[in-house]
Amino acid sequence: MRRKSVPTIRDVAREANVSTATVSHVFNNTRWVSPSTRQAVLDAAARLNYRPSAIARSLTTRRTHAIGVVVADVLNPFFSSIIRGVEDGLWRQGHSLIVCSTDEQPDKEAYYLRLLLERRVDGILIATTGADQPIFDEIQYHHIPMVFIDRRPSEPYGPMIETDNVQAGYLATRYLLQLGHRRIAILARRPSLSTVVSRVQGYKQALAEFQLANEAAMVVTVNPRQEAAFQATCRLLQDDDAPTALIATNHIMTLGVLTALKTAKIRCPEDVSIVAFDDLPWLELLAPPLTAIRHPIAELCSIAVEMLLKAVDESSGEGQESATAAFPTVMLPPILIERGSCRPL
Amino acid sequence: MRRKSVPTIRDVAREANVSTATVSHVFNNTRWVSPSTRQAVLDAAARLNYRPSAIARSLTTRRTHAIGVVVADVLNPFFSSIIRGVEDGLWRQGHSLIVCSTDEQPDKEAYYLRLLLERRVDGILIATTGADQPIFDEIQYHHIPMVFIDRRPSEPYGPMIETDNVQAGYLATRYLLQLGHRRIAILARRPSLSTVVSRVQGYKQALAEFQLANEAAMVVTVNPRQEAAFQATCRLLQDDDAPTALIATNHIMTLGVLTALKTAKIRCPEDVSIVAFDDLPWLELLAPPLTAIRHPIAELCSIAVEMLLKAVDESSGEGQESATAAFPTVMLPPILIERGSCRPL
DNA sequence: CTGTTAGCGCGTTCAG
DNA sequence: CTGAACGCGCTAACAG
Repeated sequence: MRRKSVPTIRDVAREANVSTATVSHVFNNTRWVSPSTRQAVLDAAARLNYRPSAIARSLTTRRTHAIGVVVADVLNPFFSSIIRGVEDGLWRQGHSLIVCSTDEQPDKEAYYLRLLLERRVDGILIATTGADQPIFDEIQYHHIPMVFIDRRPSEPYGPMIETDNVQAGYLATRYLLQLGHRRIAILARRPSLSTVVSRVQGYKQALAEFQLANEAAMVVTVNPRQEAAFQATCRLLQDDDAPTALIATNHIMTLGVLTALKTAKIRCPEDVSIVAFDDLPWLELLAPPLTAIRHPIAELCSIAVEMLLKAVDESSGEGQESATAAFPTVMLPPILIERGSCRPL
Repeated sequence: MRRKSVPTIRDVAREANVSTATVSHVFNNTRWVSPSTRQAVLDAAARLNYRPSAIARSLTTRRTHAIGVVVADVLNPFFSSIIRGVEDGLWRQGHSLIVCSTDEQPDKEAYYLRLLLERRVDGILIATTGADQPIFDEIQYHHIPMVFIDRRPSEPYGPMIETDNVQAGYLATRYLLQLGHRRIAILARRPSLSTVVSRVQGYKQALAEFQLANEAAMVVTVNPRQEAAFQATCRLLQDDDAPTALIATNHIMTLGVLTALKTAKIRCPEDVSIVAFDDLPWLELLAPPLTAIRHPIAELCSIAVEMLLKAVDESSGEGQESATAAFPTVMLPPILIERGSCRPL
């Protein structure tokens, strides 16, 4: 039984009475072809419903025009934004995005990376879990450039684009301190994430600046699920010396915190002040509107795309190995959006 | 200048003193290989950092294990959810997702579809703009199965999985009617979208059931941007005979409506009742919590994935053409989540 | 149990 | 300006 088949460049060449090379050239505009033969080729192609195969092309060009984008969860608005930003920067160039949600699991991350490697994507953009990944070495060996966004890898395997998270933690905390708060809790995820470490560092830095001993720090580590943040908040706020202000270090935490307030009928900002991380349109619609730290996502993306494309270009250039100068790190300042969820004490 | 190169199956074969076929077979577990040679192959591969090339493999197997997912906007939570749902249904099988945001533009949709066709994806899952797309014919000609989700194409080119939108419109409207509302406006996008047509149809159906003449219908057509919804709402509510209830037919509309209420200091539900489409976690956190129509997204996705995989399987089977029995349409019921944004009149 | 060989569909020389 | 021929990395079919 014959397999279904699809018209190839050879079919078109035969149909148009030219060579396959000619067909290739008219489709790629890679050299002059007389108008008449060009037309003949196009006609033949149209008649046969011919479409060049990117697969076959990739095999010889060693370029797939595919970019792997690895994030924790496509559904998290922060990462959706990144994906969208990256897509906007790439689609005009004919690049496709292969998206992967790791769910913060190093194993899943490794699995996806292996897949991307075997697919021979032109480049990888990743918000890594931060775990040691032997596969990073392989990817490097295969000359597939990686660009890291938002979260740092354990070792430098490529340029890094991130929000200045120390500054972000500092900004949020200082803001609350200036309002007179002294018992400020910060809800954070596992400290193996570079973002968490930095934000907590900024938090402590602000505390220190206000002469608050390290013991004053209330760093609450919770699992990255809304339920966990919910529980933690409840526990925290019914404590005797409950904090007067809360910093939720990401979208999921914020959701958990707000749910807890609502459930326990704790008023904001009367009973507790809140600073959220990850600004979203609906924060504005809450009562009170939520003060938040905004990442400069658009800028992060455009820089990341730029660096990735540059790296992709170069990776096809050098004969042997590039100087592999130390990879650059770009840090963009976060923005504190003041709204109504914090009150002076 | 020699191009950078990467170990191939031949290198491994040479290194292990076996044939390429054997290497292939140990990597694919496609026939028995003696433990000793298998080990030799694996060792050689490890030594060389060998990774099979999915490109080369695809060329001969005519399978890419890639699925194109085409939606209006990856950033819209409704579509993010779909992407996530589809990813969950596919990643274990080694399939990759290529995501595409059309921004509701038929041209961009066509562009992406051409790209996916040339990439020879195994299948396409699409929430189409609904425009006539000649490329659909080509895709069909190339035996790439398509599955439509959420929105109908102009002609049937594949199975269709959707929320019962007539029911959705009906449900929302009847709910408000039962509360005593008689002046109910519905904010909808361009009526070329199948979802919009159906929802409005359900809306009118409910109206009719309550003996309301067709003139009582207040269908407000707005561009699918928050700003447009905002403007429309403002205009609508400062009218003399303003509606007492509003139905926002998607996430963007909801954002616009809520912003308008906030800006104009119109209270909900005292001054106006609201039913939103697309349920999201934060709706619960608003004051008042928003009553909403929820799509059964997880179910939509799992059915869509199932149908797609079946179609992909079959597309490699038949010799010539399948009976192409009429494509099935699956309609899942929407759910009305009652919260506090509607009040009896 | 393993090896040989012929494509897969295209880009790219390099003669004509 | 055109076309023949080779190679890309791998799998499938057949031999042994």
